[in-house]
Parts: sequence; C-alpha cells; structure tokens
Amino acid sequence: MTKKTSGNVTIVDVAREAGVSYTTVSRVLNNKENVKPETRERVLTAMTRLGYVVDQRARSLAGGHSQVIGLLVHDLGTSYIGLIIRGIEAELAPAQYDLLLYTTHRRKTKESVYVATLTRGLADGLLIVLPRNPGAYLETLRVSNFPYVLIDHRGVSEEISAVTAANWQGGYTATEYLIKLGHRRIGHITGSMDQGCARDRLEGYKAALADHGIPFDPELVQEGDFFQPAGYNGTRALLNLPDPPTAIFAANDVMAFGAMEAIRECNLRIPEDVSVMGFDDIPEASRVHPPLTTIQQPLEEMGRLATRMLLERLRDPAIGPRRVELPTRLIVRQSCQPPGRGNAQAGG
Amino acid sequence: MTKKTSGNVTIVDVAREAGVSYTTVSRVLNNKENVKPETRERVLTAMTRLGYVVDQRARSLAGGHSQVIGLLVHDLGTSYIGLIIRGIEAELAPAQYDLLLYTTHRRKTKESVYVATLTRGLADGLLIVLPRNPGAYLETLRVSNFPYVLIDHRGVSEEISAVTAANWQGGYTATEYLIKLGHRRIGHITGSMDQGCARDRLEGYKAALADHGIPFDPELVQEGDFFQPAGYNGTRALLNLPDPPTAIFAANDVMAFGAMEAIRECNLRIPEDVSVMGFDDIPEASRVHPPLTTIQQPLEEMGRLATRMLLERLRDPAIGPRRVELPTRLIVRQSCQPPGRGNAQAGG
DNA sequence: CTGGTGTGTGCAAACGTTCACAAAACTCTT
DNA sequence: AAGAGTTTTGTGAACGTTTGCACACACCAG
Repeated sequence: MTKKTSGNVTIVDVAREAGVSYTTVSRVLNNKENVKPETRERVLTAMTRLGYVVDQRARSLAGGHSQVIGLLVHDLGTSYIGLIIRGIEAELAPAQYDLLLYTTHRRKTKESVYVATLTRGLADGLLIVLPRNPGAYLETLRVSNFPYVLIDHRGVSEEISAVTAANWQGGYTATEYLIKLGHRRIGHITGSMDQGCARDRLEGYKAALADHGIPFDPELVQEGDFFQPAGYNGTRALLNLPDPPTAIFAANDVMAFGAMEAIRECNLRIPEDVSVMGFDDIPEASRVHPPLTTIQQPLEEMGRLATRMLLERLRDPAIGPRRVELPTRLIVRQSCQPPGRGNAQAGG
Repeated sequence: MTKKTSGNVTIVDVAREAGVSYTTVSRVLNNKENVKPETRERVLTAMTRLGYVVDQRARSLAGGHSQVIGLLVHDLGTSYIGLIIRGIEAELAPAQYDLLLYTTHRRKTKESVYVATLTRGLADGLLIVLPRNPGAYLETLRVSNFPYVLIDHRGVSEEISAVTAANWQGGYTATEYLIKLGHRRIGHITGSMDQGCARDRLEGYKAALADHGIPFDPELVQEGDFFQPAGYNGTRALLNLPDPPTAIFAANDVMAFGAMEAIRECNLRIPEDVSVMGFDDIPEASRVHPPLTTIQQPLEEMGRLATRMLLERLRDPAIGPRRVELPTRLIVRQSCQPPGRGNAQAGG
C-alpha cells in the first residue's frame, strides 16, 4: 500500500510507482507512439494499482481539448429530442466524449450566454438542436472558429455545418398523399415560422397543391409553434371556417395530437370526418388512437450524423462545413382516409 | 482596441487593462471583500471592454470546484426524465451550475465508469436518477465522501440522500380505487424488481388487497421492467388466464400504454371490458385514448428538491444525508370503470 | 513621532496536465 | 568500435485561475 491512500492520485504518483518520469505516464495516457511496450505495461499496472483516473480539467487546460461536447436544446422530455440525443450519445461514447447539457426552455437570451462560456474551454465543440434565434450567436461562433453542427436547422448561411431532414420533400409527400386520397381542402398548421424546417414544410405543402392544380388558400394555413396547444387552436379555427378542410396536415406530431383533440371536441371522427397527418413519427404517433399517419424523420440518425461530422471536424479543423439532408418518408397508419366516406358510412 | 483581439482574454489581460494585479481581478471575479469600490468598478469595465469570460477549467483546477453537476440517467426521451430534468435545471441555473449528462442506456457497467471520472473533478456533485444497480458504486461514492442525491430510488442504506415519491401509498391508492369500483381480480405489471420503487408499488397493491379482504393471487402479478413491451406482454399473459383480470394496474404509464395495446389486440374495450391504471402521470397519459387514470408523481418537484438538497450539501459539507418522500395522488380519467358494465352495455 | 490595527493590493506558488525540446539509450552501418 | 540515425525517456515551461502570505498605506491613540 502506498502512502497516498486518500486524496487524488496524479501522474506524478503513478510515475513514482512505475519508476519513470511523469512525461512518460502522460505519453502512455495519450497513447503516444515511442514508448517501450515494457514501460507502457509497467505504467499501466501502476495506474490500476493506484486507481488513477485522469483529471480532465488539467488535461484540458494544458492540452487544449476537454473531451466534452456541449449540447444546446430548448427542451427535453420529448421523444423528438430523446431520439436525437440517443444518436448523439451513441457516437460520443466510443470516442470518449462527455456531454454538457444546456436547455434554454424558450428563453432566447440564455442561448447566447451559454455559447460564451462553452467556447471558453468548457467544451470542444457544440451541437445545437433547433435553435430559436440562431442569428444572435451563430456568427460569433463562426468568427471564433469554434466547431459546431446544427441539427434540424439550416442556419443563417451556407458556411454552417448542418444536418437536417428533407422537410420540403416531407411536406410535399404528406400533402400529395392527402390529395391522392381525394382531399381538395387540406388545412396546414405550421411550425414556428422563424425556423427553416417549418417554412420548408409549408413550401412543400404549397408545391404539392400547385402540382395538382389546387389553388392555394391562405385561410387554410394556421401559424403554429410546434406545441400541442397550437395544433388544438389552429384546428378549431380551421373547423370553424365556412368551408372547413377535410384533412389537416400538422407540421409535427405533437400539434397533430392537439388537432385530434380539437376534432374530437367538435364531435367529429378521425379519419371518417377529418383526416390528420403529422410529421416526425415520434413513438407516441403509433400509440394514439387512431394511430397517426405521419412523415418519419430519422431523428436518431440525425443525431449520429451530426456528431460524426463534429468529431471529424475536431480531428481535422481544416475540414470545411458540410450540409446534409437526410430523407424523410411517409408512414401510413390509420388517421387518414378519402374524404366524404365518413358521412356515407354514418348514413348507410 | 487592445492588441489581443483574437485568442483568449485572461485575467492578466484584464489586469493590465485596469492597471491592477491579476490577483485583484480574481478577487473581483469571486466577489471577495476588501476591494476598493472604485477599483472593482475599473476592473469590471475592463472586463466588459475586453469581453472577458472566466475559464472554468482553470478556475476549477485551482479552486477546487467546477460549477458542474453530473446527472446520471439511464435514458432520455421520456417525459418522466424530461420533467425531472426540468426541475433540476430550474434550480441549477440561478446557482450558476452546469449540467453534465450521462446516459447509461441500461448498460449496467457504464454507470460505475462514469462515476469514477465524475468524481475526479469534472463535477462537484452528482444527481442519480433511478439507477439500475446502485450497489456497485454508491458505496464508492459514499466512502470518497462525494456529494450526491438519489432521485426516485431509496439507495442501499439510510445514509444516502434521496428524494422519492410515495410509491407504496400510490400503489395502495391505485389498487384501492379499483377495488372500490368493484374489481376483485386486479392484475399488476410490476416495474424492474431490482428497484425499490417497483417493489414499493407492488407492496402497496398487496396491502390494499389485504385490507379489503381480497386474497393475493400470484398469477395476477407479471414482472415487468418499466418499458412498453413488458406492459404488452404482461397483459397478454394476464388476459390468457382461465379467469382473467377485469382491471390492470401497471407500475408506470408507459407499460400501461403497452397494456392498452394488448387489450385492443384481444378485441376488448377500455374501460368497458378491462380497466387500466397507470403510474407517473406523464403528459402522454392524458392524450391517449381513453385518457389514462393514473397516479401522479411530482417529477419536476422531485428534480428541484434533489437539486436543492445537493447544492445545500455543497455549500455546507457537514450536512448529513436527508431522505424525503413526496406525496403521490390519484388522477381520475377515463380508463377505469366498474367491471361487467361493458357486457351489460353491449347486450342492452 | 511611534506602534498598533485595519484595509487594500501584489507576489509567488500551487492545481494536474500537455508539449516542445533536449538528452540518453539503443540499433545499425561500415 | 565509432559515428549516424532512430527510438525512448526526461526536463522545464506553459495553461488560467485561486489562495496564503507579505507588504504598503492610512488612520488613530498614546
């Protein structure tokens, strides 16, 4: 038993134990070449004998990298974010990185504050999920050349690495599916219009209408914010229209749940009276009644890919920005059907 | 404009700019007494002029505390954990702490590895949510006198700070409610039996049965693990019994969703044919069809309280362990009704 | 004018690493 | 068997902060 049983074991202690200099211990620690296998072995056993654990603070202060990635999200507790984080962690763990979590809970100012501290050594890189007002700090980040990747947001310029889903395509596919079922009046509840993904989905919706010769009716579009009440309120407004839609396409599943709530409260049936289409395919989508037809976003894969891109950039800072759009696909369940059949059934 | 436009601004730069020594800057930074108000002012303006941000790594290396709290959870993406984290962050943010996130994804070995690195300076304290096999490292933590608080788990000894919900009481209340509706055969799908909360809920269930003179039938208890498939499988098994239950009490909402799935697949109705009771009251519970009657756990409050306890302990290490149990309460929705009414309705 | 008691400030040494550079120890050549 | 080249190891100075100690100065009582 060595003298230092309590307190912290440092590389100096390990060096003494192994009979080498602390530099050699550091080399072993960092898997540097040019260490005689026998010496390495001796250091390694000394480490385990002493129960040595590297001090990340010191390492990062001296060496410049902290093995920590910052994650900026606006909220947790949704499977949307859960799936993304699952992907992130899956890539981070084998690379020995830790995850520092910042949630902004929609308080816009907080994001820029976090970014400042993060870039001061606490983290080596940053993953930003669906920022609310990226303009405020993305430029700061870019100028300071701090590595980061955006998830589900295209950012303010082409110079920014980003992983997104094919939102336009998803919006198009969803709308086209409803059109092909026979719907002509299709309501849309948008996401936060300050976010590109929401705008893209709306554009996809418009494009599908246009391609099938259906005139765009602004009355049928309600601005939402990706939260359930917006889906509910938007749907109530749509159903109160003189000529209400026979189908509602919500810009995400959560708002689609709100839509379902509203439709039921109006004593209408899903999908007999009104069809509902979501976006995301979060796990709950298959659990609600009726199971929600929706557009699947590869959330976990988005997290994985963004992380891979970030780590790649960390290894080689020369790598330029990369922008990847992952495909979305239609998941047909039971919340959509051709219009008018509800009445027919009820009447027959 | 000063010379150092790029790179990092240190206290030395600030000191030069303000015409004081770096020690004084450090004093201002830490709000130490004995700094002339005028000097303090001068340092402060120098800081903002230079855009100084403190380097947490250096601060923590020199000073001993990192202003980071580690959070150990086994999975994200459920509102269960989302609510807890919301509570944690609400308390952490004003105290200027950051959150380092570790998810174990049910891989038991990882937890102990994390604990080792965490205690080496990366974090000042640890919050552990519902650990899988705490025995492995809780003892290590206790011995090294590292501050931590358990959430939703009572730990291995009375010496451990923990915040839990009244699980026994919740199990009792849920079961008693079903009994009072008239159910006599009540199935129970347990959580992971290696966790105290799961055992407590089961014990509450048994106690309620006993208090109402209903003999305990082991056939009616299916072991689960808090995940949806377990709810599904357990329910299928229960419904295949020669004398199946008329109500099912799942140890959490997510398994209750699985139960609902299974019941529907057997062409039975909820609650007419089988009543379903959950536990947790996650937001989805009110959204499923029919809305789930469940036992509410004050998850956000549990996160808040645990964090307050941890910060308190950080301020005064002499504080001993505290164990708090927050109350649970029954939320009546529409997934439970008296037994036998389903047939009556169908026949009438 | 001296000696005390504060206050405000500065110096130097930590904290535990990494890294550039230098030195030492090998391995080949010839 | 010596010199060149290569591998291995060690020394010293960072990294940016906190903190113990010492010092300068003002103030007051004697």
